[in-house]
Formats: sequence, structure tokens, C-alpha cells
Amino acid sequence: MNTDSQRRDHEGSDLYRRIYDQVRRIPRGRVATYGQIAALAGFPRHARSVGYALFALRDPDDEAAPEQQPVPWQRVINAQGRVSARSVPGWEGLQEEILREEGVEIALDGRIDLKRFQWRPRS
DNA sequence: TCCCTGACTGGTT
DNA sequence: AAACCAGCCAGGG
Repeated sequence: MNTDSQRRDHEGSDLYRRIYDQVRRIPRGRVATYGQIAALAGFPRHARSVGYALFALRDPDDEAAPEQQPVPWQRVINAQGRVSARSVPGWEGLQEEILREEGVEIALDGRIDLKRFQWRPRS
């Protein structure tokens, strides 16, 4: 009955769920890196998995727990302080647009100053 | 079940 | 500064 695979069908994996929980903590006007989110979720050095988890948000049906608040995916950027390139052209532009609207400054070359805009939770 | 492909990162060359 | 590389997880054909 309650096998892990069946739970996954409805809720997604533990890893993804914990990643989404952390991303939801990022306040408006701030950003976090993939590696940072991975560590906060309890999976150090699993940055790439964070990318996979956010990629999965593409499909609305795969959305983690729809009854919860949406995942602010746009607030996650890479360790170089830039919006990561996608397989779908144009998406980076959308993400940058939303971030600027939220108050995050993005230089002409696409750089975001992590010193100023990175979210730093106490825990 | 094997094989491929994605929103990554830190350390080496 | 840039290219390479190993480590990492999940979904689809």
C-alpha cells in the first residue's frame, strides 16, 4: 500500500520536497544559489539536484503540493551570481525581468552582486 | 531495466 | 580566465 513509489506519485520525492521548502523561504528581493539551497535542505553538494527539482516545476502536474504556496523558482541563481542558461531560449530573460521587478539589481552583463542580494538565513 | 538528458559546483589543469 | 572532471538525482523512452 503506502510504498515510497506511490507516495512519490502524489507528493514527489523527499529530496525535491525539501528543496521546494527551502526555496519558499527566500524572501522577495533576495536570491540564493543552487548549492546554498541544497545545503539548507540537508543535502550538501547536491546543487545539481536543485536544478533538476526546479526544472520539474515546468510541468504543472508535477508541482509540489499545489495546496501550498508556489515555489519562487526565479530567486535561485548559480554560484557565479548569474541566471543559469536554459534549454528553452528566452527563459533567462523572463527570470531576470521578474527579479528586477522584485528589486534585485542585475548588471548589463547579467551579474547579480551576491554580496548585496544573497539571502543569508541564520539557519 | 538500461540509457540519456537536464535550472550546478568546487577543485584541477 | 577557461576548459575539464567527478559527483549527484529523477523522469521518460
